[in-house]
Amino acid sequence: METEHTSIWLRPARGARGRAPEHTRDGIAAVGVRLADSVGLGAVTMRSVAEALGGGSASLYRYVQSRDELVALMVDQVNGEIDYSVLAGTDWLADLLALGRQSRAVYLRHPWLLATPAATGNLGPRAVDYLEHALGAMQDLELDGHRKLEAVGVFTAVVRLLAGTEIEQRGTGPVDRRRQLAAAAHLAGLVGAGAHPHLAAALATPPAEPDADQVERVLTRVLRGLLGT
Amino acid sequence: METEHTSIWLRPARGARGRAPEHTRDGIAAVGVRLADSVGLGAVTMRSVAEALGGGSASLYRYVQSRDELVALMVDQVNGEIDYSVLAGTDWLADLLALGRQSRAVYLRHPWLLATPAATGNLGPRAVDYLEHALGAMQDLELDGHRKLEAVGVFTAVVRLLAGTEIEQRGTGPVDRRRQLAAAAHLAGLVGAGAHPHLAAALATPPAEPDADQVERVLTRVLRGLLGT
DNA sequence: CTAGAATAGCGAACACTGATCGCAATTATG
DNA sequence: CATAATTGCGATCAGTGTTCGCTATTCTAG
Repeated sequence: METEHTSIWLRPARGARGRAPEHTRDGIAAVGVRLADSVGLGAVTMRSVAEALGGGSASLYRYVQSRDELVALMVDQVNGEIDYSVLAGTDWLADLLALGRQSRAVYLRHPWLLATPAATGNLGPRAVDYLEHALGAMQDLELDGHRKLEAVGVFTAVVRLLAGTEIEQRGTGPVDRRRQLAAAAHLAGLVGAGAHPHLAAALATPPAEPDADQVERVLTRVLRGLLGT
Repeated sequence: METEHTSIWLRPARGARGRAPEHTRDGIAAVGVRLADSVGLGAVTMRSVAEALGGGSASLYRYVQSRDELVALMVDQVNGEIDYSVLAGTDWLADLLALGRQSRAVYLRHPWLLATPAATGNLGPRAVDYLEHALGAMQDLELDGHRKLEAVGVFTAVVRLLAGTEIEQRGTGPVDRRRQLAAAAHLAGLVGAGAHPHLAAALATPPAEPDADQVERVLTRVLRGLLGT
């Protein structure tokens, strides 16, 4: 009977005795990330990852209890791409915006992150680092701890949302174009039918190009409202 | 060669000639929703839904091109649970909060919504209705259309986030409890190690119970920041 | 140094999944 | 009525996550 470790972050990476493992968690995650970046998250199967590692698919289960855990490793890995040395520590808003800017870049580099469950609990070590630095940026604000945690949650949710719409519009593949045209046709039909006047009005003004500046603009307003001042 | 309808919302529900279909889209969606509510989204398979409808799984593909489309039908179906008659139309913030409150209720009734991709484009008719009413609530605000659309996006993202954390903490099953304990142990370990002082500080204050009031509080601040005043 | 125990790698298989094909039954249209 | 379009569906396919049992390796205890 084994001790059941629910989370991969609490389970030791390797056993104390016995043969040494041939791979590391980071190495496995890196392979998964590379695959997802190039062919999509759907192509990240136990077999494909194992083959890229030069082994059998059953061996992967020595490192990971399920495919979901593998994806969790991948998510935490890309969370490690953020550089905290750019944070000046003098202006909380500037630091949070710097974090948001980098976070957006991570999403654009790894669009499959959007297909990943936005977990708030059971964060990996690198996600915890991110949280720590986000809280650090707000250290001079006189707010309750849970209010700050709340703010970080909203912050990351907004970044995720904006990156998502940006990625949707940026898709240049034939499938993406088809989808965009279909959506446009759908909305045009609805607006033309006249049953949705407010939507028609909102769509009348040309939409702003989504970019890093939009992210900063929205984040600034949201954070000011949320944190006061 | 058929005309390829990318979106299910642009495809006619039934052909003009030939035998009449035995089911409706809404009926199929209802079966899926019932299944997902009781056994989870993972239990919504083509076979299980078809069996609940009293037919073969291949027949489902006469209504739906893929499982994802089936899920899209389900999502749009629960979007129909929102009652817009409660909107007074006199105070934009009050109306938006009323929408948020109902939206939260929908999430709590159908937790599997969180496992669903948060699509911004290609909305179903009921999602479009929601959007229309949200925009209607803001009709007296003098803002660009795309700014209002932006606000609705952030709005729904925040509701989704808060409902998600609420559902995570509310889970009472043995598996959920295990997960919660594991997460708590993980954080305790990190805090004890001393490498995350800001996180430790934030966790020192007891977290506020997530509920409908929290949603309104956060939404109010976010919307005030986003829409000005 | 040796015996035993714990661990890693993995071929083969299992249960299931989404999806397709071709045919028979049904129904509106010309 | 004949034709063409459409539906229902049994059978089947390729592919998935995961498990089992075995062998090979490597650390620890004596």
